[in-house]
Order: sequence, then C-alpha cells, then structure tokens
Amino acid sequence: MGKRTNIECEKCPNKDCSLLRYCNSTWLKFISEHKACTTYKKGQQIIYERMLVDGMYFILSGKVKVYKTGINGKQQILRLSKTGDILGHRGFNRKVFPISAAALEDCKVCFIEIDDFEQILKSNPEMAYQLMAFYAEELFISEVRARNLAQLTVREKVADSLVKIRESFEVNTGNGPIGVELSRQEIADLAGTTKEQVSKHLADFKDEGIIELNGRGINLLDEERLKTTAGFLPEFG
Amino acid sequence: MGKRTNIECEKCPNKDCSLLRYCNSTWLKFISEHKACTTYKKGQQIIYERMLVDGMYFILSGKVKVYKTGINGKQQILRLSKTGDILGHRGFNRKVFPISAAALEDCKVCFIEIDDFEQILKSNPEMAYQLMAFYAEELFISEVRARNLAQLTVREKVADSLVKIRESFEVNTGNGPIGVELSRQEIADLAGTTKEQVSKHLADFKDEGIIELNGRGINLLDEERLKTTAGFLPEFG
DNA sequence: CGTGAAGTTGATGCTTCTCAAGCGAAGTGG
DNA sequence: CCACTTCGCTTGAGAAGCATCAACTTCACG
Repeated sequence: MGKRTNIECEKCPNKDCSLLRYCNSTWLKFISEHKACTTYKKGQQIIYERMLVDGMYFILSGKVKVYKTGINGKQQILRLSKTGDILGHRGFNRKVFPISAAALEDCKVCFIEIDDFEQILKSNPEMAYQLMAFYAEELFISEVRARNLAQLTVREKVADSLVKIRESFEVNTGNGPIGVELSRQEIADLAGTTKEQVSKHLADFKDEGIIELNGRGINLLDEERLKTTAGFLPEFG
Repeated sequence: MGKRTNIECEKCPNKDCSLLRYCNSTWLKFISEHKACTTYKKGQQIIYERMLVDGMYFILSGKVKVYKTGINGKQQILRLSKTGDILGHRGFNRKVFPISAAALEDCKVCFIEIDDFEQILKSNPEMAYQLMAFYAEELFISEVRARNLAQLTVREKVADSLVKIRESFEVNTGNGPIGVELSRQEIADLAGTTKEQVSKHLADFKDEGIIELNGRGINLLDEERLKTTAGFLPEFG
C-alpha cells in the first residue's frame, strides 16, 4: 500500500469521477469523510486477484492496467483505465477480486469501503441506475473483445490493440501518440499473443507507413488504415 | 415473429424468472397487463443484431443461444440461456441490439416494452440493485471467457465448452448428458474454433473414455477429467 | 564503460485451419 | 418402395499461421 494523501471531494478537480458525478453535496461530504486516497508508484499493484474485496477504488490521476492471470501466469489485460475511472467494480457482490490492477505510471487512487459504498448506492437511486448502465456498457465491450480475441488474426489483434489503447487514453481519435508507453509484453498481453509477434507486426506497420516508432512511443500515422487492418466490424449501438 | 399466447404472471409456474423474482403483487399485475408472450420455433431468430431495441425478453420455456456475428459472418456464441433467463439486456441504454438470439428448441418468450421496463426498474430499487448484480456477474463470466478464448488450446476450449454447456442447462453437475443437442458448428462457435476441430477432439475424448457419443447427444462420463483437460484455473469469488 | 533488461530478428517446429473426399442418416419424388 | 438428393459429420493431407527458441542489438542506469 502506498502513501496516503487525502483530498477533499468538494474541491476535487476531476468532474468526470464515476463516484462523484451523480452525488449531491450531502453525499460529497460523506464520501470526503469516508474515503482514503493513496499514492502508487509506477508498476505497483493496486488490486490483487483473490484479495478480499474491501471496497471500491477510483482513479484520481494516473493510468492503470486491469488484468487477469491465466495459464502459466500469463496475463490477459482486460482494460486500460485512467483518471475518473472506477476500479474494482468487478468485486461487487464477490468475496475476492477476480482481477488484478497495476499502475502504469504514478497514480493517486481514492478508496471507499464496501459498506459505505453500498450505503451511497442505496441512498442514491440515480447512482445505482448509472452504475447499472456502466456495467451494461462494460459487458458490451467485454463481449466485443471476446469475439475479437477468438476470431481475429494476430496482425489484426495488434492493430486493434493500438486503436484501443489510443481510445482508452486520448480524448481525440485520429492520428498521433497512443497516450501511454507500454512494453511489448504488455501490448501482447492485451492483444492475446507474444511479445515477439508484437515486435514483428509493429515493424510491419512501420514499414507500411501506418505507424511511427520512437523507443517505446508509438504514433499513429494512418488510423483509418489501422482500423481497416484490424478487420473492423463497425459496432453499432 | 411467432404466435402470441399470453400467460398470467401471477400464475406463472416459473418461480426463478429474472423479471418476477423481485416484484410485489402490484407490479406482477402491471407486468401481466403489459407483456406479450410469443412462441418461437426451433431455429427461429428472436433478436437480430442491429435491430432497434424495443424492450426486454424473458424466456418462459425453451433454450436459446446468444451470439455475435464476426468476420465473414462467423458466429461467436456468447451465452446459452434457458427458462427464466433474461434476453436482450445487452440492449439496455442502446439504440440497437449488439447481439443476436435464436431458439435452440421451441421456445416461449415474454416481452416487455422498454418504457414499461424502465418504469418497473425505477419503482423497484431492489430490482435495479439485483439487475446491477446480474450485470456484474455477466461481466465476470465474460472476462473469464475472453481470457480462455485467448489462452487455451483448441482441445482445452472444446473440453471447457462441454462443461459450460452442461452447467448452462443441467442443474446438477457431474456426469450425464449435457442437456442440449448442438451441431458441431455450434459447439465450434462456442469454443472459438472450427467444426472439424470439434469433431476430432470429441472423437479423442470418446477414445479416452471421457465422453460418450450417440448421434448429436453427448454424455459426460468423467467430468473431473474433462475439467482437468480444460486446464481449469479454479475461479474464486 | 559494464551490466542487465527489453527489444529485434530469423530459424524451426508445432498447432490449427482449410480443403477435399467419403460416409451415413433423413427427407423427396418418381 | 426404392433411387436420389441433401445435409451434417468424419477423417486425412497439405498449407498457413503462430509460438518458441536462440542469437544478437539497443538502451537505461549505476
């Protein structure tokens, strides 16, 4: 566990926080008094699989990977999260967390105990409704992912991952940096392949003028072509 | 659309219905008056991808596959559903359905218009809470699936699918029939492989004395060994 | 500099998909 | 009642895709 550095919710600069967005001032105060903010260093683990569910986590700043451990300890990255996102909602109604979460860069994370969180939920119907909508959206995303992992080729999955990384971290779509520096292994864990394959396909994309590589940084030069490469089935809805 | 044959919710034999379970008698009456029950023949499609979201569907009787269309029209089966299960909840908060659903056998399905459903939700906090818990569970299942599709071998995925089919349709786990007759192609669409691979691995399992085949029927003879074959990572939580 | 970790690249072999041929059961029409 | 077609299943051979392994390079950092 990292260093604690509380901040008052009423003065929180983060207007899009999943927790605060649907709360009135009474509950803002409640949360402010009951939460605990913690700082995590890059690489530090925030949630461990099989850890007892103690509460909900909200990212105040920084970027986080959410992943599941599989065969031979191989990781499958499920989601990339950023400021304002909720972490640990997968622990809802469970004894232990089914996922792990680790900081991709230095992070500040707010924590609310599960009992307090449920109290907030039950007193704010609008929030319960919104949380339900959030879960529904996560389910949608997860099912698209499941299909893509099952059906796409490695080249397509790598292309798809680059687009998804950019969408996770950059507000504007289009060309430009993908917003975070991941290792080849991490991109592989996201795409469902190996670090060597990622290396090769990134080299291909570079040769084809679709992306630009500078160290760990990746710039998209032709997002449209990348999407075509990914065999994009436009998802409606 | 199939034949309409309404039934009164108050007299509905299905005590586990996702819709009725958390309703008091007032709302039971409301639902009874607002719903529409429809019969679907085996093979008939109940929900189409990109169909406008009109409401929620609940299975009164019969078995259903929920799937997503992918590359080259290849289907990825996401879920097998049975009596009492909700269908179309993936359309929540969307314009069009992101999934398709088709009857695996003759089915009766109850339908509630989306406006009525939202009214029920907003008037029954307990139900909203339960629906949220349901989404959370679906998300958990989907993420386990995503990891398995990405990391398991074909042999493991076929074994895993057999166990999952049985769990979807038979209350008691253990040895015995898997509860539904699917084509090889459908098993492949579930496992994320091809019908030929399914055929081969089923033959292997039979030779190894793990399963029994009679036509399309599949009996598990040694579920434990099947689970070991599937490389089961026990899922905690 | 020197060391170790991460990334690249090529060779190799295994897994899986694809294609094609053959089989059998179920249904159709003469 | 029996050819005839059709459809799904099985099985094998060949090809393609992918993971693994190993050698080498690059980069960060003491």
